[in-house]
Amino acid sequence: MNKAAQLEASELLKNADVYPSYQRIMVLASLFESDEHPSADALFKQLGSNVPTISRATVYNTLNLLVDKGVIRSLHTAGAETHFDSVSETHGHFFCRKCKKIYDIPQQNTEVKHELDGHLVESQELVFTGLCKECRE
Amino acid sequence: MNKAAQLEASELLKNADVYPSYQRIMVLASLFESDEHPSADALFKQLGSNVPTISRATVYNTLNLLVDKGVIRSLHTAGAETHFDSVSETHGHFFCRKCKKIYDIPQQNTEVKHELDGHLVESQELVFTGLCKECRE
DNA sequence: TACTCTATTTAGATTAAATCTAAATTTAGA
DNA sequence: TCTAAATTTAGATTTAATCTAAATAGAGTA
Repeated sequence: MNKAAQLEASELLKNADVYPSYQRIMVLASLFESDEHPSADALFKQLGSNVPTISRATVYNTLNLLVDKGVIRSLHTAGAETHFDSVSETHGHFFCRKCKKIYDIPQQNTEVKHELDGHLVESQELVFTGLCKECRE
Repeated sequence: MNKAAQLEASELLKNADVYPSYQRIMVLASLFESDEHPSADALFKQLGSNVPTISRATVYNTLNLLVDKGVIRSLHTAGAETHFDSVSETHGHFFCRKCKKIYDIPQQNTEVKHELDGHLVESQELVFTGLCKECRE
């Protein structure tokens, strides 16, 4: 429903050379609006009310495409699902093994590498795992 | 078959307060012997010839137990499977999105954090993704 | 040794995240 | 409008990982 998020999504899609279909706009805008780090399935369910006919495959396809294009980031933790992050500034994440929540962690000395031992680096992920503030008690 | 690896595995299990059953010793020794970063299923298949009756569940249970105990590390990449690493020194990994191989990356300024924004940090993972040396060409 | 309780392992069924497939729909260009 | 390419859809399929219930192995006691 957030028009601003949809406009921003549309712009980002165009800039990434991805046709801004209604479904893609809604997937990306929906990711913007959730300040958590939703999984593909969580997004699919969240989208259900706004885009009743959207299919799971479209959500997965769109998210994977946008990761490839560098528009969003994928997050791989000890949890079963892949999560997605719309924020492009480099930062780390903390994964709570108990409540499964993911927290943003400001990343120090963020020297982004483009090559490493001869390998071409396209992205990097720093993930901490443990017990979050809430679950420690 | 490697007796030395089995002895080392047995010692590590005892130190971690885990009963060193034949199967657990073989799983850990098998992980030592593979210089790659095998998935649970790859280990299961590799073990097949030495421990014909070992079950998938035992391999998964053992690996998960050892991750919990801090004896080994789990690796979460853009690939579907979880991989495992027997090396305990902190280091990063590079995941090739084409050939799916995982390379060790020496990790600079390895200041291991134990707390972060109030969260209790138990482990950390640094994973780079891209095209490896071989696949770039 | 015999008995009991607990820990571990096993084979196969089950779950669930993610992908695949083939048909339907939408879009862009002639 | 017509055609070809791109996108979406619903549901089937795949597969990594977990779960279940029974079998086996180990430890402690008499």
